[in-house]
Amino acid sequence: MSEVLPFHAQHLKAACSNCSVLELCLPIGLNGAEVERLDTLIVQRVKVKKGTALYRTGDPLRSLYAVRIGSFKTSMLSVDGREQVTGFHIPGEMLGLDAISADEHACNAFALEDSEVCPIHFAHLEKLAQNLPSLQHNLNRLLSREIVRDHSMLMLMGNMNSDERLAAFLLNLSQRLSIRGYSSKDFVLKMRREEIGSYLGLRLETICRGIAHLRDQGLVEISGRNVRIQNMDGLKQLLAGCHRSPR
Amino acid sequence: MSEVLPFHAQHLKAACSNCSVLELCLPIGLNGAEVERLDTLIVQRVKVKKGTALYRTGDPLRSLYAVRIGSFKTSMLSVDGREQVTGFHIPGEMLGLDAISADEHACNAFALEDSEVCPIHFAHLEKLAQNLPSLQHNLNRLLSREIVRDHSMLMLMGNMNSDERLAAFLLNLSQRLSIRGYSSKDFVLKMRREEIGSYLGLRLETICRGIAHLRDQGLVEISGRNVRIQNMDGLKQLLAGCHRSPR
DNA sequence: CGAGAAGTTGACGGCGCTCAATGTGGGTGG
DNA sequence: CCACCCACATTGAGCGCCGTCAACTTCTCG
Repeated sequence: MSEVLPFHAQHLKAACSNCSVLELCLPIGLNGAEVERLDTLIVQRVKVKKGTALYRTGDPLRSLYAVRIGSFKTSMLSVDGREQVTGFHIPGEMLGLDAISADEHACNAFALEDSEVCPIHFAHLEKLAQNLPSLQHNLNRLLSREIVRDHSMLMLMGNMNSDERLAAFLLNLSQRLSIRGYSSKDFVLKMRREEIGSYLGLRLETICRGIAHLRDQGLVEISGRNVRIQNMDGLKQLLAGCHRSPR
Repeated sequence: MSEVLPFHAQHLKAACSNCSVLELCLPIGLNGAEVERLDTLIVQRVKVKKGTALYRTGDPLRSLYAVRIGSFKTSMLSVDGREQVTGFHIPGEMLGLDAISADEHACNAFALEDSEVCPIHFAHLEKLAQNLPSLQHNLNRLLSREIVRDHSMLMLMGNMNSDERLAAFLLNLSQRLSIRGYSSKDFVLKMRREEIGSYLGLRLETICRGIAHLRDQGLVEISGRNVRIQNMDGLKQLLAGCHRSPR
């Protein structure tokens, strides 16, 4: 197909305007002219190889990063070196929001596969946002949405048992993939069991057992990292009454 | 002492300029002229009686609220009506940040005692922030700080046992009170055991037992809601190696 | 002063953690 | 291309922390 495009299309500067996750990312709701001004901030996209860090705790905040291709985990290290995964991030999602607080990154970001991000120089972003109210509003909303997401995680950690947490995790991932045009029923987990466990406040063995339970109920089929959701409604019902004791 | 003030001081319009938590709140780092412009947003302070809601889940976002006097809990309700406390808020802290995401409040805010807040009309705030870069930056930082705080809570929920969580809770509260000029060693809990438990992902009985454990170790003395920290360093050491298994 | 709410403590059981053995798949080098 | 290797995943056995239930005490407030 590429031959129908003018050759120089291959050399177009990295830009939001021609990005596949335009409508999910920072530019949400911006008009054409506004997106073009945002484009001036994206100097060049950056590739991140599987397993390598995009940034680490303590690194000074230079840019926020929009995931373009691939996926990331963000994690904090406890005093004794234990890892706590704080999030998984797929295309169209923003990395580094927690760094604004103290001008340095408060977590690590690792690529779960070969990936690509759009660095957005934060000082420039703030400056541009002064003149683009809708961009500023988007940034506020992005930050607020992360807070809402974290509160849901707290509720998950505080109120759900292991099977419910796993079901919630799978449904959430399914939905986010679906929005991006991927199948909501068939997808591949890019992270290890241990990382899922850390994210959900469980041990990796408990994740394995949870997978077995969901399989035994005919809700999902998971072999290795391949997921097939067989009974979406059943999974959702598992969460409908997420509680420890009936009544 | 009030007689040395001109009488009309009692009638001063509600304003950040003369607020006791000025340097902890939204105006951090703003200069005099900037604070005066921020003042124009605070139409009038609002009193909230103990046990009543400042806002509830689903209420449209009109204002953010800065706590001026007293304290609040924020909480979400799960599908089956179980409460998850997402935070406790004392003077100088902001309420309602999670509402920016969807223009409606994502949690409930209840006063834990007779309290007073400064409503900050959000649309006006965004408008003013366009012209006051440092105000905008403060808002960004406030939002980001909340994200960092939530991530610490996730780490607490994922990696700490019950006694460690309780110690972390007490130390955190102690530190925040200390910054506001209160004693870091003697203070009063404004919330019930059940609310502490919900916040920490534990049952109220477990909180009671945790209190007994800390008491038996001579770290704190808690009778009813009165807390006296007897060994601050000991408490901190309890957290220094926050883990499930030694090694 | 009385009644209801909040807090404390004990007994007991279950969920999820720990430890350990085994299975499996992807990547590398001969 | 295959064999090997190592990281990752799975499953079982046993146990400990914390949840549940219950009885009782203390506090709060009208």
